Amino acid sequence: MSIETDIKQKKFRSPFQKLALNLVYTTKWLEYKQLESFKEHDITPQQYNVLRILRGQQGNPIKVGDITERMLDKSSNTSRLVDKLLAKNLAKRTSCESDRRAVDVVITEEGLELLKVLDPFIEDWENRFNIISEAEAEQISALLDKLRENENQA
Amino acid sequence: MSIETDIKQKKFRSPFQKLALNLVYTTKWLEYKQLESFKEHDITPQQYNVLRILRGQQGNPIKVGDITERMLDKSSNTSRLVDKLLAKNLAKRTSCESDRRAVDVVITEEGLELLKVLDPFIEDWENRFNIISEAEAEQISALLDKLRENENQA
DNA sequence: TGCCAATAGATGTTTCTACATTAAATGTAT
DNA sequence: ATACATTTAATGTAGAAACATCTATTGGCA
Repeated sequence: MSIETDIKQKKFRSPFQKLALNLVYTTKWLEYKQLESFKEHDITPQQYNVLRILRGQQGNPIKVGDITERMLDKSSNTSRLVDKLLAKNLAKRTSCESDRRAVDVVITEEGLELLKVLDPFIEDWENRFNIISEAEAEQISALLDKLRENENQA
Repeated sequence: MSIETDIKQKKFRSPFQKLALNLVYTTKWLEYKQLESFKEHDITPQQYNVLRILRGQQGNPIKVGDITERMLDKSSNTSRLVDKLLAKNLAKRTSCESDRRAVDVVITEEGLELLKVLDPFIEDWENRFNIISEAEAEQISALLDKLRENENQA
């Protein structure tokens, strides 16, 4: 359905306003859909994001601050997210020896297993995007990158 | 900056995964930027969304449920959002005579004035999107609409 | 009419977010 | 070496979101 129909707005100030609204609307839609898979496994999108970052480390520990840097939502309180993962035995936390302020985090075997269970659901959602071509997906990605470029403009 | 650099991930499973991550990341970025303008006027993005819907009514009352339908984030608790707007004297609420379960909401003069103050900030953000062409913006919008189409697919 | 399901919105509760503050460890300049 | 700013993470707190439940009203139908 077109964004016009979905939010029942016929006119937009410009194609840019329409795009801004469509970005927010489509992302909420995507997050809501993925949330359904996450809920079944008692995990939040943010916790999932952390788990994926931990897995990406391939066994190497990563500091809390470095996790934050890689997150999609950098305003998250990573410290508390890691707490939640610890409580569920999905991650381990050890204090870093070279810098005792820092904390090293690694994913547990149980965390890896949970990701294995979730992977097909997420991949399924991503694959539904193949209603557009790979080239189109790449093109949108490139344009989104461009949109964020002029962050510090006037 | 490219999404690869921003979230420090070099490889993606597919252009579709990259697009999904980029959508979430770019939308968070946009929301965060707009939040700065909202905060100064003691309003949340959701409250702003409601105010814009009310203004779009051009004086006609709208029911709480119909507001929800038009919102970008339909999982919001519109009842409480309207409470907040009432408390700030930005909206008025009267019970609907034809259906006493329903509630009619209209924007106040003060609400309209707040929107007038906020408009330039939001427009400024939308206009920064003109780093891409209008045609490109329309094209992305169309592709986003397409992505949401296969919602009920296998 | 009387009964029951459906609808509209309000409210309760738990969890999460945003933001500020705190505490400990480190780096740096004198 | 000491003092002070900086960094790193944890914690406190108010408010918001997510989700379920409740209340009032309406609609349908036996």
